[in-house]
This record gives sequence, C-alpha cells and structure tokens, in this order.
Amino acid sequence: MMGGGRWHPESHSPLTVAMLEPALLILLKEHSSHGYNLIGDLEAIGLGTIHPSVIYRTLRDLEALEWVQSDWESGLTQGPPRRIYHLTPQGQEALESWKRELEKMQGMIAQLLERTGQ
Amino acid sequence: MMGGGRWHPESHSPLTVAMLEPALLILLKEHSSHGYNLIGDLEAIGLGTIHPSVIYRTLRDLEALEWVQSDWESGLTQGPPRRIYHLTPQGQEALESWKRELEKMQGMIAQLLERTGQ
DNA sequence: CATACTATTCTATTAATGTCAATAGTATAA
DNA sequence: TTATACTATTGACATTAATAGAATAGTATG
Repeated sequence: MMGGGRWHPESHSPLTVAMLEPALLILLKEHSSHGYNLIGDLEAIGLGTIHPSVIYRTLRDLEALEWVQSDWESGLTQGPPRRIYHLTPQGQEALESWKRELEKMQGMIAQLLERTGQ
Repeated sequence: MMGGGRWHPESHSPLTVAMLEPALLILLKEHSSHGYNLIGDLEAIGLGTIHPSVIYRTLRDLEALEWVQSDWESGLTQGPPRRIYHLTPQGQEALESWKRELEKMQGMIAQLLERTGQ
C-alpha cells in the first residue's frame, strides 16, 4: 500500500511499478537495448528511479515468458559485457494486449478524476 | 509480475490493484459507505473482482493512516452490523495528492500509447 | 430450523518488491 | 601499478502485499 504522497520523492508510486512491464516492452519494441540503458530510458519516461535489480529481474522474467530474448553484445563496450534484449513475436502480441489494458486504465482514471470534480 | 493477458478474465490486472486506494478514497468522498457495498462499487468502476479481504484490509490500513474513519452503523440493517467508513480531512488531502498522481499517470500512459503508434 | 444472503475478520500461503552485497569489466589519473 | 570511478549484471535475503479460505455472526425467508 502506497499513495497520496506517502512515497519519498526519490522513490515512486505503486502505479509506476505496475507500469514497468509495459514500459519495457514498448521501449524494446522501439529498439533492442540492455538493462543498464533501460534504467535511464524508464526514468526519462517518468517512471522514476526503479532499483536496477528490479529492472534486471523483470527482464529475466520477461525472457522466461519468451516475450523478450537476449544475447551478449558482440564487440567491446565501455565496460563489462552487456546483455542485449529484443522483443519476440510473442512479446509483440503481449504488448498489444498490454495496450488494450492501458487504454482501459486511461478510461478508468479519466472516470475517477471526473467524479472528484477535477 | 503480471500483464499482457497473463491474468485470467475473472481476475484483474496489476494496474487495477494499484488503483484500489485512490478509488476507495474517491468513492468515500462521494458518500460514506461500508466494505460490502464498496466491493460492488469498485466492480462498477471497472476494477474487477478484487477479493473482499483485500478491500477490508485496505480500509483498515487507510483507517490506520487516519485517511478514513469508521463507526458501526446505528440502527438495524438487513444483516450483521456494518462498519461505515467516511473520509477525514487528511484523507481529503491525500486524495488531492492522489489526483495529481493519477493525472501524471494519465500523461505517462498517453505518452506510451503514442510511442507504440496506437 | 434449515438455507441463503449480508457482512466482517483472521490466518496461512504465495507472490511481488525492495535492498544489499558480490562480481567483473573498462577508463582514467595519480 | 594501483587506486578510484563508472559501467553492467547477478544472486540472496528480507520485507511487504495479495490471495484464498475458513471462521464468525447477524438477518431474512420458506
């Protein structure tokens, strides 16, 4: 349970955590990427600072579902080897399903905000 | 981790669970109510069938935060005594904070949907 | 008085999150 | 050449949250 300003500013709301999975799928649809880079992309989207290990774990979970696939990056990088993730056809389908879910959520939020007299 | 059609249809997505707290605050702002009745209201909003014990527990959590207050209903009902919850001034403030969070979330979802080319 | 419905609470199990430490590579500058 | 900083991923552990189910209890109806 979190909400209403209870999370400290460096942290994030429960809604942003729930958005992690679709956000990752969308980012990986745009272009394959690795975990460390996705951390920054997610922040740029407005998801706040989600702990790296949460992101890495989610990527591994998505791979177990076969929604994404990964390979170690070929060639030298500016650091240790990176695991590059890309979306699979099943991941593409899952993303479509997520999009419908997000649209439903938009409708629900809009309805709730109207009811309070925004 | 859930998403993209992984939850079965009688169930709900993780996003809907995250919406439980603000939805309860909004419903209780409209009028004081009791848990059993709120279960139906939440379903009507589109939150799906959240298990009653989750709703009752959330209400108790909100009361511990002093965002809502409850009293046993006076007078006879068509069943056992009901605990009637009402929003407190702090709850009203928390709701305002939640509204800002929901607006932020709307923007984020809109942005994500645009990026996938809805 | 048996059954169905309304209403809430408690406990146990499972799932999800958050935090921290460990590992390991490159780059740079003292 | 080694200390420090940054890049990058993994694994283990602790905490918290979600779910299911049973227990309790009252009213209503046949």
